[in-house]
Parts: sequence; C-alpha cells; structure tokens
Amino acid sequence: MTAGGPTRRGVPRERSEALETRVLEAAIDEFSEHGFAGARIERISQRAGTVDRMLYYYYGNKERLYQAVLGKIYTDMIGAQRNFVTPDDPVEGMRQLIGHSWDHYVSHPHLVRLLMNENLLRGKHIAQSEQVERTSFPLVETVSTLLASGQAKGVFRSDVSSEHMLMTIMSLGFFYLSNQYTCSTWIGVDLMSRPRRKAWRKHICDVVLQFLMPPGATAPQPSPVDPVTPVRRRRAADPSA
Amino acid sequence: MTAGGPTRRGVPRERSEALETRVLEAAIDEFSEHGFAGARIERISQRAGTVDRMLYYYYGNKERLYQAVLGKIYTDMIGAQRNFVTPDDPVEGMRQLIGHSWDHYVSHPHLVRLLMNENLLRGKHIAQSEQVERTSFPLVETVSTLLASGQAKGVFRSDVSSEHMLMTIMSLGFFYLSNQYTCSTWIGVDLMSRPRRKAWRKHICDVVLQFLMPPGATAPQPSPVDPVTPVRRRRAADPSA
Amino acid sequence: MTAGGPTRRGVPRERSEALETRVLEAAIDEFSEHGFAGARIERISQRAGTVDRMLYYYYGNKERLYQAVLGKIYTDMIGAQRNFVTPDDPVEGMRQLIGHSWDHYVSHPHLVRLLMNENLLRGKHIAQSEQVERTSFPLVETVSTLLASGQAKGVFRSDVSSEHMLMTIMSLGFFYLSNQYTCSTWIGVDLMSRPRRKAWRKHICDVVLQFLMPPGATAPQPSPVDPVTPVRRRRAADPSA
Amino acid sequence: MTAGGPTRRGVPRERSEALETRVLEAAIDEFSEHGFAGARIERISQRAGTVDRMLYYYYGNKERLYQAVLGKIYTDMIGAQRNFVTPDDPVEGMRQLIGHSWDHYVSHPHLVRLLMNENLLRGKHIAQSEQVERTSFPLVETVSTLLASGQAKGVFRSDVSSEHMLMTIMSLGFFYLSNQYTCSTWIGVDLMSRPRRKAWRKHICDVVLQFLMPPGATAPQPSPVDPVTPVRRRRAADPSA
DNA sequence: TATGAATGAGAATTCATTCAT
DNA sequence: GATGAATGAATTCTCATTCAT
Repeated sequence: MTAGGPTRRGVPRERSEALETRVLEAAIDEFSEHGFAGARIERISQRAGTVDRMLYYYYGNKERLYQAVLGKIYTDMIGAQRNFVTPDDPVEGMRQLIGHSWDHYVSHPHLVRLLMNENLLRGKHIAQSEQVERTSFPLVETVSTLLASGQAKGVFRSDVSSEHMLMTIMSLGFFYLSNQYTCSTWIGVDLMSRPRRKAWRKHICDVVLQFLMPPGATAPQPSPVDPVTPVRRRRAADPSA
Repeated sequence: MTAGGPTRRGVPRERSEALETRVLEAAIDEFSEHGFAGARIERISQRAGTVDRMLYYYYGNKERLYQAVLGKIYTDMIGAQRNFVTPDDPVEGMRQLIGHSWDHYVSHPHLVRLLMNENLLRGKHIAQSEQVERTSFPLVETVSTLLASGQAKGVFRSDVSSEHMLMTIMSLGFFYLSNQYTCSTWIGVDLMSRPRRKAWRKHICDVVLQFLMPPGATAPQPSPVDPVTPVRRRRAADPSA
Repeated sequence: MTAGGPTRRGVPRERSEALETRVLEAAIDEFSEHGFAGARIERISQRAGTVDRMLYYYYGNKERLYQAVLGKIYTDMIGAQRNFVTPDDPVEGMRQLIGHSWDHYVSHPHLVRLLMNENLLRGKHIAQSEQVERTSFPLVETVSTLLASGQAKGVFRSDVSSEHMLMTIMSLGFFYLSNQYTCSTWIGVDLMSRPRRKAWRKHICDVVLQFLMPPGATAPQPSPVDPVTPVRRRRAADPSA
Repeated sequence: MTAGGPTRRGVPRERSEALETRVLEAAIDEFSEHGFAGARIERISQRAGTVDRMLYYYYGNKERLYQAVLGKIYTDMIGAQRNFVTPDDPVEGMRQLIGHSWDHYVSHPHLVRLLMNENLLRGKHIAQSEQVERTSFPLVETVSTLLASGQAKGVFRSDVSSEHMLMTIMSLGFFYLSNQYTCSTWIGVDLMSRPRRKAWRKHICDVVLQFLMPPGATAPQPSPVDPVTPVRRRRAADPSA
C-alpha cells in the first residue's frame, strides 16, 4: 500500500503488517481530528503503540502518511459506492441512493472531516493521488444511470444534468454534517439530535425527488407532520428530542 | 498581556486603529488560508507590516486573534444579511434570497474557508463568541418571514419548516464552494468555471422553488437548455468554458 | 523615600503618595512571593491598581523598586528592634529578646522571604543600600549590652562573644521558618502547627540561656513535659494538634 | 516529549549517559546560582556543551530538570548522612555529628542555595518528589539514636525531643551560611573569614552540648579565648583574617 | 505631572525529521 | 529489517522598558 515502504519485502511478517495498519488507523483519527497542520506525529505513534521513528520507516514523512490516509478513506468510500445496488424503480432508486449517501456520511465522520480538511488544502493531495487517478467515481455513474432510466420512463424531468443531481445530493447530505457546529449555534438548536437527523434524511429525499418530478406530474402528498419544531433562537429546549 | 492594553484606551489614535485593522485583515487571510494550526503569527505580522510583538499587544495570543477574525467575518456576514431587502413577491423573494446567499459565498471565499475551519474545530470558538451570543442570525428571520408570506398567499407548500429551508439554501450554496476541489477531481470537471457557476446558481434556485411549490401547482416550464456539458471523467477539456 | 522619584516636587498630592505606597506594598508582596527574577512588573501594577508605566515613573526600573522594597522592610525591622525595651534582669531580658525576635519573624513572613531572596542574590542590593549604610543595626547593640550586663552580674558566662550570641538567636528563629517546607517534608511533620511553633519558641530560649549559664551554676529544672511528639516519618497524624 | 525518550531505553549508551550527567551538573550550578525563575535553559545547555533541545529531550521541560536537580542533591545529601558513622560515646558522637553537618553545608554551597530556593517556592517540588517520598531521612534516625543512647547513659538530659535537637543542629549550621550576606552587612564583619567559620563550628557544638547536659552536671570548662574580635560596624578590617 | 502606545530582545518549548547501528 | 538516540529550525509567547505627547 505504501510507496517504497517495508511492505515490498518478499515475506512480510504478520506483526509489521498489523503495526502498519494500526499506524494508518491512528493517522486517520489524528488527521481527521486535527487536520494536516494540527496533526502530531507523536500522537499518531502513541495511539498506534509505537514510536515516531516507525512512521518514517513506513511512510517516509508526514505528508505521505496523510496521503495514505486520504487513499484509504477514498478507497473505502468507493467500495461503499460500488456496493450500492440500484433498484429497478428509478424513483425508489434515487430515494435509496440519497439515503444511502447520507447514511454513509453519518456513519463515517472521519470521511467528512478529512474531506473538509483536504478542501481547505485546496485538494493539493487528492489531485496527485494515484488511487483517485486510477479509479473512477462510481457515484457519478450510478446517478447518471438512475437519471437516464427515470427520464426514459418519464418519471424524471428531462432537463437536468446528472452533474447537478450528484452535486445536489452530496450538498444536502454533506453540509448538514460538516457545518453542524456553526449552524447549530446560529440557529440555536442541536441539529444533530436524533429526530432532527431523521427529519433531515427524509427532507433531502423529498427535495431531490420533488425537483426531479416531470412537468405535468402531480406533486405527491407530502407527510402531513413536520417532526421538528420551527427554528428558534437561543438554545431553546428541544421539544422534539 | 500588559495591563493597560490597547482595548482599554479611551480615545484610540488613528495610527493604532489603522494598524489594528491591517493586522486583523492579514489574520483573516492567514487563518482562512492555513487554518488555525497552520496559521503563522510571523506571516500575519509581516503582511500587516509590523512585528509579531504587536499581535500580542493587540490580541494577547493566537487564539484570541483567531476569535477576533471569526467575530469580524461573522459581523460582516450578519451585516450582509441585514442589508437584504425582501421583495413583496415571496417566490421572487425566495429566488433573490438564494441568489444573494450564493453570491455572498462566492464573493467571500474567506468566509467559506473560515467556517470550514471552525467546524473542523467543532465550533469551539464560535460557541464562546460574544458577538454570536448577542446577535441574532437575520437569515433565520428572513427565511421564516418569506416562507410564512408565501404560505399565506398559497404559493408555497405549507408542510415545510423554515429551519429545513434555511439549511437547504445554505447547503446548496456552501457545499459547492467548500468542496470544489475534491468534487472537481472526482467528477473530472472544473466546477468553478464561469458557466458552471452560473448554471449552479440557477439550479439551486430551481431546486428550492420546485420543492416549495404547493401540491396542486403546475411545475413551471424549466429552461430548455442545460448550459453545462454532461459529467465526464478525466479532466476532459471543458467545452462550455 | 524613592531616589529621584516624583515625591520631590514641592506640594505632593495625596493621590500620588497613596499610589506610591500601594505600589511599594504590592511590590513587597510580589518580590517576597516570587523573588527578584520571578517577580512580575505587571502583577505589581495590577495589585496596586495602576499600570506598568507608573512603576517606571516612580522607581525607574525593576531593580530600584526591589531596592525600595528592601529598604522598606529593613527600616521596619530596625524600627521594631529600636522599640524593644531591655529589662533590667539580663536573664529575663535575653529571654524576652529571643522571644521578641522569633515573634517578629513569625509575624513578618515577607521579611523572612525577602531576606532569603536577598541572600540568594548574594546580598547584591543590600550591600549598596543607603539605608543599611546609614543605619546601625540595633540588635547588635542590644545583644551586646544585655550580654555585658549579664556577665557583669555573673549570671552569664564570660567567654562568649555577642556576635555569636546574635547569630545564634537569629539562626534558631529564622531557619525554623525559612526552611519550614523542606524540613517538614523531611521530618514528616507539620512544623508550623500551633503547638510545634509554641514549643519551638520555648526551646530556643532554653537553648540560648542554657548556653549562657556560667560554669558553676546549677542547671535550671526544665519543664518536665515536652509538648510535641517525637519525630516520626510519613506525615503521621499530629497528636499534639 | 517524543515517545521513546531517553529514560525508556533499555541499555543506555556511554555517550548519552555522560551528556546527561553534564547537563545535570550544569543545571545544578545554574539553578543554584539563579533560582528557578532566574535560571536560563540556554546557559545550562552551553555549560554542558550541548544545545537547548537536548535538555528537553532528556528532561521534558525546565521544571522537570529542576526536579532532577533537587533529586540529585537530595540523594547526595542522604548518602552523606548514611556514611556518617556514629561513635560509641554519645557526647563525642553528637559533637562529630554537628561538625559533620556543618562541614557538609560548607562544602556543598549548592545544596544550601537550592534548599533556600526550594523553600522560597514553598517546597512545591520537593513535596512531589518520588525520591523524598521513598527515602527516609537518615539524620532523623541518627539524632534520635544518639540522643537515646546519651539519655540512657545519663550524659544527656531526658526532657528533650530529637525533633528539636535535629532542627537546632540544622538551624545553627544552615543559617550562618544561608544568611551570610545580609548578616555580614548588618554586623559589619565578614562572617565567612576562615577564623570566624572555625569559631562558629566550635560554637555550635558547644551550644548544643551545653543544652544537652543533664541537670546536675558541671558545665565543662570552655575554651578561654574567643578567637574572633568583638562585633564592630562598618566593614572594619578584620583583624583575625 | 502623568499616561497610553509601542517594542526589542529574549525565553521556553515544539515539531518533524535524520543519524547511526 | 528495525530501532534508540539525537537534532535543526522554527514557533509561540514573555518581559522589562522606552517613546511620545
């Protein structure tokens, strides 16, 4: 996995494989929590139960370790996208896709934070990643396929690009999590409370599907109750919690 | 910090005001570019045309300077939100609001990056900011008012919360900019090209307004042409650029 | 009091006299607590309710302020020594003198700490103090007089120098207080508990007077009970407290 | 500090041991001379022939280095106390003990100054020292044993505690050295001249033994001449020097 | 007389990284 | 292959002090 690391030797020992994995996991935690500049080599080595020197032995320097982290989470994300099975019904498929995407962000906070950090670095490392270079991004295809299928069946409007749909789906899922702290403070509520998270999951499906509805279609009857309380300032006790 | 610091003076002198402002501006640049951990006091003082020592004289330490930066961009953002004049027509008002919000993000990249960074810090500093504590967030009211007005007139569906609308508007605008690097790489296009930015601006208005359309309404005829080319991988030359 | 300070002006204002005094008192606290190197100008000015600049205005620099502090406590100590009234009975006089000296140390912890600190500085500042240069040290005379008187009356041995007696008296009183922390830790008791302090006061009188007893004299019957428990290690509960 | 610091290594190399020792010795000099606050890391590293960074590598920070210094001098002092061989004759033993204690202070000025400094810090570091916690203070036992032995033989009075005797012995020795500067100035003589030091050594033995004399005993004939001149003010030329 | 503003010179400490076996 | 020892180059922050009116 690492370029030029000790994994190239003929017969890798179990022990060092395990150590390398532990280092990478510790690095994910650390870079995810503190960003590239804030991450500390020492903390990573401690969490991995080894010494600083080993990180250099395995990864050469801090930047290459960071790149390995990016590669790992990217690979995992791609894997999850590949595992998504597209149902036949485009509407249901789109709904499942959006939910799946949201669920993935929710269950992979490291991914969200590492992506934020990498964008703060203006994508410096992801641009030169071999993994990204090699691998296509399955979600692009999935959305594209789903959209075409729905359009062919007349259940999706025709004047919409899959690029826009993809960006819309990611926006609505990612932002809610990535900006939870400032938004919770500004709005004065805990956006991450269970009921709010559930309500948002439904909301973003509705937003996308409503948008995809072809011109003549009748708007579906929406759920009659809104499970979260109206926006209120100043940390009001959350009646929905 | 020495007793009798600059914040205590009764009548500030022109000269020191100017320097303090230059320091703050340089700090906005630096923290925005490198995040809290990556920011360097020395770079800030150099950009401001002074020496490190003055930052400590004015702000005490790195963290307080960072907080001043957060306070400043927050205040500016609030100001822009206050300046937004809500038109009478709710549909047009909503459209303008979304566009305005997007335009603000586009023209204030520092704001976007600083918010990303602050969320990476889990909102540690914004939570304890006096400015945020004191000031309400005008956009909350604006969205709420617009929504209520449109609902009263029957042009907006009734089963939607202003909290969701606010988060939707912010998501669609913010994410496109905040995650431009990773998304551009993944999708294989330059999301920030002029035509793409224009198209996205229109798209997010459409998404929101389509969602707000009341059940019985006829979907408006969408613009017949999609100004951006379909998603394509591998840094294809952008035909629309 | 201060050399070259603002007190030289013709009509000193009440306010600045008071401030100067407050500064000096704050400086006594600070230098006494932290020593010369550890003392902070800022803390002194804050405690005195003023700003750093004023200390420089009144005293010129840190060293001169420290010297003013030394001068003040020296003057106070000399005053206390002058106020001591020597009784006619040399034995009783000596006993009172020792007790008085001990009591003074106990009630002036600043004095003890400042003297420790000044000795750590190898007497650098006290050597060049005008006050010390000008003023004789009354205790020298008092001890000398008492000793001579007792020797003339035959109640004190004749082969003892007043220098030794003075140093003995000061040693027994000062050390117990100055080294209370290390000694308490080593011995494993709280040397500063009330009963122990009382017992020590009596003990040092006994030591000195026993030593001064002329050759043929019968040793006085000492007090039959020792109010403090024997030395024991490890912070044993103090049964005498 | 980096994980895997020098204290963890299994088999220390000669070279690093030597450097670590040099650093500790330089630190003893520096802390002893300037106290904790006045000590400079740079001066220590220079005297030890290394760079600042190494002090942090070995000791982590200034405070831990200071604690190592305290531990070292404490250990050395304990060692010296252990090496003291108690003679059979309690009177002679006590005399030797007092002389030994005085000689130790005289030959270890660092010890005296570091103890002064530590007491100025209110014993903050010695209280939390593992060395002190683990090790008993041999002098306590020695004095106790000697006292009991003398009391059993009837040559020491019975109404005296070993705690008081220990504090008396330490007071008379320590203070003379610790407060030499202020006392020399006050009294107007050089207390550290060779004859005065010799005379004081004898004096403190006499003081303690006179005090320990049992009630009925005849006071021993003291030495007929006092080798030092009477107290005189103003830096008179010392005729005994 | 009084005082707010400004600052140079250092001080402790951190951090990623390389040396040497 | 693996690891303990060592370190150069910052980096944040402190502190007494002076400037300027």
